[in-house]
Amino acid sequence: MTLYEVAVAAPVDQTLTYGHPADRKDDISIGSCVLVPLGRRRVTGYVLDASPQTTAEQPEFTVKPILDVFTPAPFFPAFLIPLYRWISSYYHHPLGEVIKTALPLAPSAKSGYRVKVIDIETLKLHEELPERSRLCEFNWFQALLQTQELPPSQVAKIRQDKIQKKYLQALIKDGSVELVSELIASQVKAKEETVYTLAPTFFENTGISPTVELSTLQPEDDLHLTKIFKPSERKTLALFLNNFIKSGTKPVARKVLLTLYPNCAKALSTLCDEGIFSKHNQRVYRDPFGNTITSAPQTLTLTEEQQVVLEEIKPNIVAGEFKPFLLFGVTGCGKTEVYLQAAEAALQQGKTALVLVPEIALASQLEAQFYTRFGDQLALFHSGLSQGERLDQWQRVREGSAKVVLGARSAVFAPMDKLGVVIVDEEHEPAYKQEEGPRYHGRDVAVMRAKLASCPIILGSATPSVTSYNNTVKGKYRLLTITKRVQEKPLPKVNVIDLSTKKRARRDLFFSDTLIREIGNTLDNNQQALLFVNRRGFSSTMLCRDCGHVLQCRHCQVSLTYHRSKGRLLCHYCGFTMSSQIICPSCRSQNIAGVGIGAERIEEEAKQLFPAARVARLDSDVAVKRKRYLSILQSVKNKEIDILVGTQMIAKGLHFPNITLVGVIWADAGFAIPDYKAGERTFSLLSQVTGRAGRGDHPGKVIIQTNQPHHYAIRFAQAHDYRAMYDQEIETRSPMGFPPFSRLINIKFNGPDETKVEQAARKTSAFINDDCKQHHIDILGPSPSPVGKIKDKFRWQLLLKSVSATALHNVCSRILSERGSLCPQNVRMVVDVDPENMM
DNA sequence: AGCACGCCGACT
DNA sequence: GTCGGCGTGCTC
Repeated sequence: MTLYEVAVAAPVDQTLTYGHPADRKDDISIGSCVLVPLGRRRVTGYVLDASPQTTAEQPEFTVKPILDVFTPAPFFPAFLIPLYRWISSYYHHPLGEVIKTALPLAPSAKSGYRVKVIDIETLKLHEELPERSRLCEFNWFQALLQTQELPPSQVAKIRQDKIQKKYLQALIKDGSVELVSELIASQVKAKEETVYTLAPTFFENTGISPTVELSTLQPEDDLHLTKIFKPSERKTLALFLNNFIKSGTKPVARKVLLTLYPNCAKALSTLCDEGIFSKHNQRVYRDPFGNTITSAPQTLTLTEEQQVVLEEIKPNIVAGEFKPFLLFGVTGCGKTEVYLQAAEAALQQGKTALVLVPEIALASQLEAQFYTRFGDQLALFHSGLSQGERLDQWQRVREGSAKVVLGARSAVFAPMDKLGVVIVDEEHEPAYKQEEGPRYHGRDVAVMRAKLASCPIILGSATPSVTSYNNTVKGKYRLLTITKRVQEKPLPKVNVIDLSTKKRARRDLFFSDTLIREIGNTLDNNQQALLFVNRRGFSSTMLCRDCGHVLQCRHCQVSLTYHRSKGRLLCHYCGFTMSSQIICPSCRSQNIAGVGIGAERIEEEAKQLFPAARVARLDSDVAVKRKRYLSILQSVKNKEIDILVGTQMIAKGLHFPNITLVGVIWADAGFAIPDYKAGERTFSLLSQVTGRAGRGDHPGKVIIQTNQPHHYAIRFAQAHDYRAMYDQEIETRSPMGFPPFSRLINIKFNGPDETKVEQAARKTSAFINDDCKQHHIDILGPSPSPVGKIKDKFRWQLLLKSVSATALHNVCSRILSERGSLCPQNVRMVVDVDPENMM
């Protein structure tokens, strides 16, 4: 018999061994998703290995058989299994859960339970028993008497209610009913559109050559068709040809034809039957603004620097050798073209390419550029896809019909074989770090994937992370630099305004006189301005003017933000809201005022200052829907907006030539975060925002307002001097021994009981204390997390720091193996390897 | 994560 | 003496 190594989708640390199902002949292939028994439950399992059972050695546990196979063919490719295993061990997360997050959906199924009556006589007796008379009050019990069984959905409901669950258990205990587990598979259908194109027989029948004459074909042409068609069919054919020719002979969607001519369904099917059309299913791509992309692929001529960079990388693509490159190039230097051509080089070798971008950048032009270049060979993964669409993309990649994958973090798990090159754009972005479940870093996983697949990886950024840049200094990565912008456009001039000394005509506003003047000039020139604010809402804190009390969320240790558009106070951590008409909970005063900047307020002030200007705001409040987000971008593009106010969301990847002024309202927001990366983050954010100005023919101008004009992050952002910022960071981090001079693992504890959380943190700290001393690991803490409570859960943390990654991982494994005794059940322990965010 | 086993307090 | 609270540990 065959034994299978299976990772189960449950927090189980080891993989488990299962046997072959009795009623099945053929082997189950590696990469299959299966249903396995786990204790009393049934869970999804992932088949990682198969081996014949050795008669010599019998395992000491009872091997249970696999119950069912969800996927007829292997679902995930076997070559990704080493990557899954690496993530599981490096990030200290159960393998089964890693695989679950790596797959496009859970192709599964929890087990559901059906109730079946075994002994109807005892069940009937229950009605008469006085202590169980309440049973009869439940509808499900009546139904049980009638139908002798209950569906899984109903059982799930019953089990949610404590009292009803008790009664159900009693029935099971005395043997009158039985729980039967049942598979509830999630129904996922790939979403496709029906399209029509000209059938091969059409060309035979008409004598028209598909290559030569089609482009000159007119819809009203006499097509020399052998059969005389009805008017409706002629009309349908003409409509089709119209669209077909207009789109450059791309298949026409049924939906489009039906909209133009609602009654054409019959005619369409006739035309198919007559061999004029052929019908098939296809995904129809649109650009970020919802327009169908028609432009033809074009390869730009490269600048000399771009050329040099590509020549460095190409040999590794051809030879199939792992090599990490850090592509350091200023904004607007044409990194995208390098990516496109690197991917093309991979395709020429019969290989594939994987391109990762931060989620938000996907809505930008990048998506359109890749589609224009690679067309149907491109697969796209972003959070806007439905489960079905995601599965659809996954299968296209799996089959090999999509050879270039463009996507956010989780696209690093795309199942492409023969990987030729991996590209991580904006590699410094903290968004690459997954902050729940397996807390992997998309960039680092990408590096490991390239290593396992033996191909080069390009990490691109205008402001590389200090860690990555340091890797080039250490010789771990190869540094490639592009210093010149395309067409040698100058970088925008950056003007830093000291808010604490500069006089302001309007003390009540956040706009300095310079900023007001510059916005005025910009508007006069018919150009657009972008104002960047770090926070959502109207004002970031609500302060009692009488006693100084700051209003906090009831469930989190954070101050509430006032959102004027909603007329409410909002917690940005848990979503709690309350009326803004309140009295101070501490002194009952009514004199409560909002202080601190928010995007809403800046929008308000901009409207006040420039009543004639068209002002819009773009932040996550406005952009809850991708559609709305895109429509605002579209209006900026169409010059229907003069001033765009926004948060982080507008800092990345927007390419609008008519924006000539960028204003940073208050650059200091990031400094308040107690994190060794605060300076680095502020620098890259300012650099990115700065890069939005002057992308067209007119030179750009940037105004940064700050209270700390001498802070290095601001000074070096002003000077566009990445290297100086890097040197400064190295100088400050070296004596402190922070990364890149060490590695960090953050052990986090959370739970509803504050003292228990604290105790668990202290106990864990004591448990590893000697070990850490011996292996040169610093323990920082235990201490309450910077945000001490979120969603009614108190939070403590223990930060481990060491030069030796191995030592850190060993200690971590020791902690996790003792998790049970260190943490009571209502305290959760979370391990965060290479934490990106300490909050 | 579930789910069971097991060991202590408050009730019939 | 039982019922049920939740602390501890296992799942092939």
